[in-house]
Amino acid sequence: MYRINFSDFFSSAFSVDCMLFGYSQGQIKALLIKRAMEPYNNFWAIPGDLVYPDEDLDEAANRILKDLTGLSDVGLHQAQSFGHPKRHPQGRVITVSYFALVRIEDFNAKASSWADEISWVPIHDMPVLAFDHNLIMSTTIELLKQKLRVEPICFDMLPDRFTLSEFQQLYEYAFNQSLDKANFRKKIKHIPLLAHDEKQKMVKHRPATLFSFSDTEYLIKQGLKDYQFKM
Amino acid sequence: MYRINFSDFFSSAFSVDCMLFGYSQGQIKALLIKRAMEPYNNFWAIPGDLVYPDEDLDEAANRILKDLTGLSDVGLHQAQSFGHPKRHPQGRVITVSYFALVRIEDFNAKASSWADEISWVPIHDMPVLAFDHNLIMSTTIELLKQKLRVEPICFDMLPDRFTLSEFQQLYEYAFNQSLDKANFRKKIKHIPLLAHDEKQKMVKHRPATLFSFSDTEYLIKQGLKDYQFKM
DNA sequence: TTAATTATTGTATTTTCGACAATTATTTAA
DNA sequence: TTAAATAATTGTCGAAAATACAATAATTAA
Repeated sequence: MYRINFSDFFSSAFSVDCMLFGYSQGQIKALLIKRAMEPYNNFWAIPGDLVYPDEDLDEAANRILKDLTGLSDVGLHQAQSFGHPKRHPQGRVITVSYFALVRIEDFNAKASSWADEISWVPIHDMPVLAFDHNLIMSTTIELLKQKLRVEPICFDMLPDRFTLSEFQQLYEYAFNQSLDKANFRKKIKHIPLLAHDEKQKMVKHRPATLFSFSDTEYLIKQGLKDYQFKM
Repeated sequence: MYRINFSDFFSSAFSVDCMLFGYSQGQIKALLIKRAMEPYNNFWAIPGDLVYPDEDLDEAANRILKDLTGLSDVGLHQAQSFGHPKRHPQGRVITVSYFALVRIEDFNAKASSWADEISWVPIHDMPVLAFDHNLIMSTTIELLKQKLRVEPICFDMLPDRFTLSEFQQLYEYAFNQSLDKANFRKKIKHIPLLAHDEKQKMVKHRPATLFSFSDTEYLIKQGLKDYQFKM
């Protein structure tokens, strides 16, 4: 066991990578930025930044999210940390990955100071990314899928009002398997959804009823002994 | 948005906290060490150490585990990272928590260089701990419980050969609810357990059959479309 | 008016869950 | 030797959930 000076330890940096996931056109997509500087110039990457010396991790993640999208008060989920000594060419940087779920239609992400270009990429069609971002991405996607099974977070990606088919297709895409319509509807009976009078429009077939997720009713259910969201 | 020098970021340290969980006398317990130095002298704490400059996070966690217990090749699970700027009195230290499951009877943890004293403490009876370790502990216990529901990791805590009642009691303790014996046995029918001819000994009642978990059969099942361990 | 398309509901069978009862194997005390 | 105590193990039955598949309803487009 070797001895090093205590102060030698204080020579690393932390970053936060902040993945955004959304749902459009039947696909779950992640927001990527195209890097406009070395290293990995022109590679697609996960948005992220170094953590300021007096900032908590969650705070940093929120700041990045705000800069990137203008959004605040979005539920952030911490995923995992990655610390391979060589993962960043410019020094020891450990990164903590977070993800948040957003409605893609609801805002215009600004490339701004971040990058030339941004893009929503289907999670099942990831290109080669900068740094170790493919590892971070795939690990985080797995975690997202786990959470989709036990927490009602999919509603953060769906429009405020959605049809049951949209809801179903989100799960079909996430888990890459088709589901029986009738059985899906039975399975979700326990989820507190509000049916609206308003119907789907502009479709060339029977219009579907629009639903929203009821946070308040969900909170009540959660209080009940052994209620557990399950998909 | 303020500007700071790039090199100013490289002034933090990171540590790994490595929780050990085990099962004995019907309780899930965590290994704690009693600190023998300031800060928090004489407080109970989670074993942990700073990560060396050229070490990966998992490597550091394994090193700590090895130093502490002599064990290697133990499955380590990364839990969460904690980074409040003031969480460590001596500087900015971000910590990544890991946990591993062990058979308490199988080894003698050595206090050694670490601390005067170590102790296995039931997870439902945590004392006040050093630093923000109560937060880390409770967060990690929640994660452990989540994993107990969807991965067959409990067998890393149980003896190599165990009775179905021991198995059941582990879950009863973890989730703090009693379960019906007959129904528990139906629920676990899908788990690949091997029954041994050997029976429980030294008990003053009908001796129970001893079982072990079959890793190989489990791996095969995992390959099958939509098999999912579920408790 | 009809075809096309998707939404929505229904039915019947099988599987699992939950509460509880019955039977079995072993030790200890009488 | 036998009965009591104790926990292991198995069985039953109705309720609830999952699965496969069929039938009906509401729109638009031709």
